[in-house]
Amino acid sequence: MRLASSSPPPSAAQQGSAASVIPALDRRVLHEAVAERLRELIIDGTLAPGAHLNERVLCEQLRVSRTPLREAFRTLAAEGVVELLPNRGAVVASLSRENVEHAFELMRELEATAGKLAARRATPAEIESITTLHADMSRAHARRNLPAYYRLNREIHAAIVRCARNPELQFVYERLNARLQALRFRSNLNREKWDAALQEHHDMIDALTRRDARKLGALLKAHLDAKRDVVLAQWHDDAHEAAR
Amino acid sequence: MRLASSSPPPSAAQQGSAASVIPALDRRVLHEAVAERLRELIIDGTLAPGAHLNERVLCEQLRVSRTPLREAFRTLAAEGVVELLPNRGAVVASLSRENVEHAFELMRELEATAGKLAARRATPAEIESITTLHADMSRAHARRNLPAYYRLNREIHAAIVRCARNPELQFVYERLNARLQALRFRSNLNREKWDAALQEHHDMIDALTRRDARKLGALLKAHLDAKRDVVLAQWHDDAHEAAR
DNA sequence: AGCGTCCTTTTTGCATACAATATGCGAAAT
DNA sequence: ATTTCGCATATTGTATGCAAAAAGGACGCT
Repeated sequence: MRLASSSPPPSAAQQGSAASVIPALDRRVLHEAVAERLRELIIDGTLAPGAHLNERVLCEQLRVSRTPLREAFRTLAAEGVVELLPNRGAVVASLSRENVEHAFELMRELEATAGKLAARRATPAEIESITTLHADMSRAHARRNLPAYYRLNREIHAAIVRCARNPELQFVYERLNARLQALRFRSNLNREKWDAALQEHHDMIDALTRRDARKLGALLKAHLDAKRDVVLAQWHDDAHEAAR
Repeated sequence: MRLASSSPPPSAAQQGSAASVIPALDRRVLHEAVAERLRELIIDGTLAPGAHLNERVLCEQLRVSRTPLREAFRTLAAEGVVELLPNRGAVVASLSRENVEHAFELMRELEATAGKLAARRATPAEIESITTLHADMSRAHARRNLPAYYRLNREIHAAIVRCARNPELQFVYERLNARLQALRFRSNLNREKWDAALQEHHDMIDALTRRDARKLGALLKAHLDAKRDVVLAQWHDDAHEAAR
């Protein structure tokens, strides 16, 4: 799982020929585990954007010393998940409206690129797997199960990116996606938009099956633009409550 | 300088209104300085790909203790510049031929996207500035001044990306570019290819001036593909010498 | 000679101690 | 009353110590 998805950077890697059929038992190091845990806490909102990360407090909560914690901070900072203020510690990165617009502007191109490549490179098994995911998502939609819908939605997009068979692209995508996830723009979504999104996904699966790279790319761009609009619209609503 | 270009992640920023006409003297922290220095050493080839980074040795050479050095390692690892092997330290990331292909596959899309956006957003002053850079580059080409040519080449591409006015895009571009620079594929370049590259740049400037987004994007893709071919061809040559 | 084991040396991972910097509060001065 | 200064406290930055893991090598075995 982690081997394919969140592997470190997509660089070097194995130059040794085969050598490891064995999953290379993933021997964690503390600072990685800490970074992962913090990512979760940030993405699920426990650590809200702008929140100050006090080293001593987090050390006690995570039961680790400051060294691995601080190393994790550096990792997360390079990922853009937190921001380091010299001599003043780390804060959870907060996205301004402009940041979100920029992120989507990049994301639409990344996903479109992934889609084009995936249409050419996906194996039949992968396409089938994605089709299954889509069927599951349709059911979640029918049952108005929003959490399940969002989870499957993410899985489908991630699967498409994986099918592009480009670790560099995947790396950048996951990075950016992680930051956007922190927004948790998964609350409200009106019926109309939801139905439209499902239809868009349907078309995407269709294009993928027909291996129509151009079409899939275009659909993904449109899909992401729609998503952006939903997010920004909700942003407007949130503005009041999160005044300041 | 660092504020606009290599600022950490392109997230949050300054919320204080005006307040500072004064440039807020940039107070470095050691681990950042170390990370920067290591980046230089890696990009300029002093630390070759695959080289093992011994903590104790580097500590002595950089005159810092292990803590900031290790923090710098984490930063660089998240950037993909080095790779961390649990319990075995850090090594300079080495790009395989496949890595390079993947990197260019992403880079062509990033630059094309940047070009499209730049054609819409660049100010007349910026376009003029790029035109000037291009004129300088033409002169360097005429004089067969390869180092100057490469420098100006990089500057032009960087300028185009800046004109896209998308910090996220710029961030990803710079990151990927830094890693590719480490290849130093700037040695040989035959006359024919060189002339062709110059012509491509000329066309690009033209498209930018006419603000033809589509055209500029397409030109950049073609340009990057050509660049990729040059790099990969050279790769083939290097294969013997760098046997191992 | 080849190979495996045990032991020594080296190197990394984590914790903690110390130093530098920032923050908050109260007193003094204007 | 407001501002400024100074001190106490808290927090971050850096260095070092200790333990665990890996690398290297000598020795004995087959």
